[in-house]
Amino acid sequence: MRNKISLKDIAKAVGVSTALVSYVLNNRERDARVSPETAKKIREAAKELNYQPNQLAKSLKSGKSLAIGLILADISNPFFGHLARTIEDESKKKGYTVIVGSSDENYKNSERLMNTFIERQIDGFIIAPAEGSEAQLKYLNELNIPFVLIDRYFKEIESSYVVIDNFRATHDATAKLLELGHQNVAFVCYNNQLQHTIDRYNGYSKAMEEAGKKVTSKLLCKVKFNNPGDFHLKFRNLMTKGNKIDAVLFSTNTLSTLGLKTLMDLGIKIPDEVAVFCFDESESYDLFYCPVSYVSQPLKEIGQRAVQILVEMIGAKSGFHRQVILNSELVIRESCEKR
Amino acid sequence: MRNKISLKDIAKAVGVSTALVSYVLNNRERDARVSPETAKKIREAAKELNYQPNQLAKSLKSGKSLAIGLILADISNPFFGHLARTIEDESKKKGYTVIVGSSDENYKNSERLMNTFIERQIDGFIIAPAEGSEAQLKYLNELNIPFVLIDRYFKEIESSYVVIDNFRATHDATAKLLELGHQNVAFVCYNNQLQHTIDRYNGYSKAMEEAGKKVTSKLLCKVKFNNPGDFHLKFRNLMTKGNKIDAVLFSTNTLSTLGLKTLMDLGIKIPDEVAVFCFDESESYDLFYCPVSYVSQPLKEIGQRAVQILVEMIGAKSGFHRQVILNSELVIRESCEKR
DNA sequence: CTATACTGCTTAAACGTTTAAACTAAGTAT
DNA sequence: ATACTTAGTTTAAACGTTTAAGCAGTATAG
Repeated sequence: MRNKISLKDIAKAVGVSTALVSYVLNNRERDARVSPETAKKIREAAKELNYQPNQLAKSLKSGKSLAIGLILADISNPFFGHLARTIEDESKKKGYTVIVGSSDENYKNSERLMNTFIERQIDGFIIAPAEGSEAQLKYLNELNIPFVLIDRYFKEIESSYVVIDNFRATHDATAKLLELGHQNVAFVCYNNQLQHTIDRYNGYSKAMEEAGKKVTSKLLCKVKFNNPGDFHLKFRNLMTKGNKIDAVLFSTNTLSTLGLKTLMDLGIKIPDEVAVFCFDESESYDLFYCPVSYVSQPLKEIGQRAVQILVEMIGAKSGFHRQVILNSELVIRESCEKR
Repeated sequence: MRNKISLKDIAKAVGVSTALVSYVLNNRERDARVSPETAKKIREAAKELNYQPNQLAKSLKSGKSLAIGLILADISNPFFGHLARTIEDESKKKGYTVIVGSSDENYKNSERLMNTFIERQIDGFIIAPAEGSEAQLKYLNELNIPFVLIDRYFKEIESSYVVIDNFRATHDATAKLLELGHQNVAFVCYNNQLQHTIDRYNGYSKAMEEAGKKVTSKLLCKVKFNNPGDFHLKFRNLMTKGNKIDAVLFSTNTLSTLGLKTLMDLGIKIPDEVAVFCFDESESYDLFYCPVSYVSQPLKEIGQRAVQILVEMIGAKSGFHRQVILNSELVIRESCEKR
């Protein structure tokens, strides 16, 4: 059986009240005018007995848990893994512990996670929301639980968020492909209604328009989420049905990896037969035969800003929201060259 | 400000004591012989007020937090990301919440994490331990805090663990390479003292011995952890100094990816010039020009078994340990062919 | 030598739960 | 009429903390 040592045990060992022990171990001995000898004895006993404070009891008393709930869309996706790490690092600096959960892009899961975390009295959330989470977020707002969205946000939900300028990201990537002389630039995205999906599509579409190009269905590939079968079917169709596509822009990291793999399987040479622009960095690209161009998100900054904002919100008397839109960067390499 | 509803608020609203509310909301109304009407009123008020129980207070009372601390060696490594996901899933089934932390292969970090988690009264740990964590694990044993090691274990520490048969994994992979006719099979590993590193080396070495081959320094590449510079230096040396190496076995997933990339950069053709056997599955392999052979670990089973054992240990009156050694599988593809 | 201040400590209530025990009012058995 | 049972509820203590308030005893000031 676990041998939990409480203030009471120390108090008994030293022969004082628990109050004194508490003051000393919180370094508030001056407030309580504890004599140096007593303080010393208390500290020694605490060390001797391997005392570890019960954070639960502290939180219960203070109403603050010093914990942040992080709800990722998918913990097994390295994009979110890296994000989680920056968030943990920054939280640690601010004295917060992070409790991580993964919704696996399912809003039911995320609802369950939220409730679990609320029951555990987390002080606030950082959330990469799944599609359909709007109601839950409104609920958080009703309960006045501070949260910061990352990677994705909802136009109709009042909230803090830290995202990149998705419109600009795909706009610039598309413009780059066009500038390099590619004629038929295709766009591959998910067919969901998440704002970042829409923004990314709009960026592509605007850049095409600016270049005087029409976006036809022959250039678009909208695939179902979490459904490689659907992807393969539609993307193969796109690439093999004589659409004369000479460049492809993938709008997420999962689509990028799937796409590169399919192109390789189809024996389509990059960049000789088709140019490719990907979204997000990935270690996988290192093993691809051709150096891959991609939109690079400032992961570290996203994590840091999200934590900073959340901590501010937690500390604030009255509610406020802060929206941060960061810039991404185009990493241009061989895969988008015109041959 | 957050508007937390407690049993007291419900009690006041309905006009009963908190005790009744507690009984009803825990579905123990029969024990307390609560009248159906009162029960109904209480439930309605609870719903009305958006009551969410305070798990902290419950835990304080019960001494059980129903939380598991998961300490990963590196959360941004997809291998651990996938493992985390299976552990979360299985824990959820058992009614436990998982608190994740990443030690980043640094035992100082893992010590800090452990203390944070202990303070939060987690009921037990699942740990992929960093090198040098022995003292901490002994400490956990002293405190009688149950824990299960995964992926790695220490011979000199009494503990539960779930690992694969690392000796057999590299032994069989090496034997396969030799069986295919490769003559000079090189082995790439980290130069740490973790048991799985040693086991994997021994497996390789034994298979070589069985084939009547000597393991010379010309076949070995032991590199520093978290140090790509050291890797590149030593691995390039190995491959380019006329050592006649015709097959390489990488002993971890990070080494595998680094290795494939380096071979590609060096323009060494796989499998024509050198055969390759990797460790662990990786999405990166999908983008490699040649289908990669690898040792496949049963991630899902590792996670499930670890949780099952931990939950048993938590529930047990007296301490016990359970060791599980699972088998891995060889996935044989083109990269290890003899040309 | 009385009032006041300081030193070093203890007391007790509170945070949100749980739960054994006690209590009241009514019903039933003898 | 008395004792016992049962139903429906409350009381109060406890979990491990924090912290305002209180209480001796000694020291200092006027």
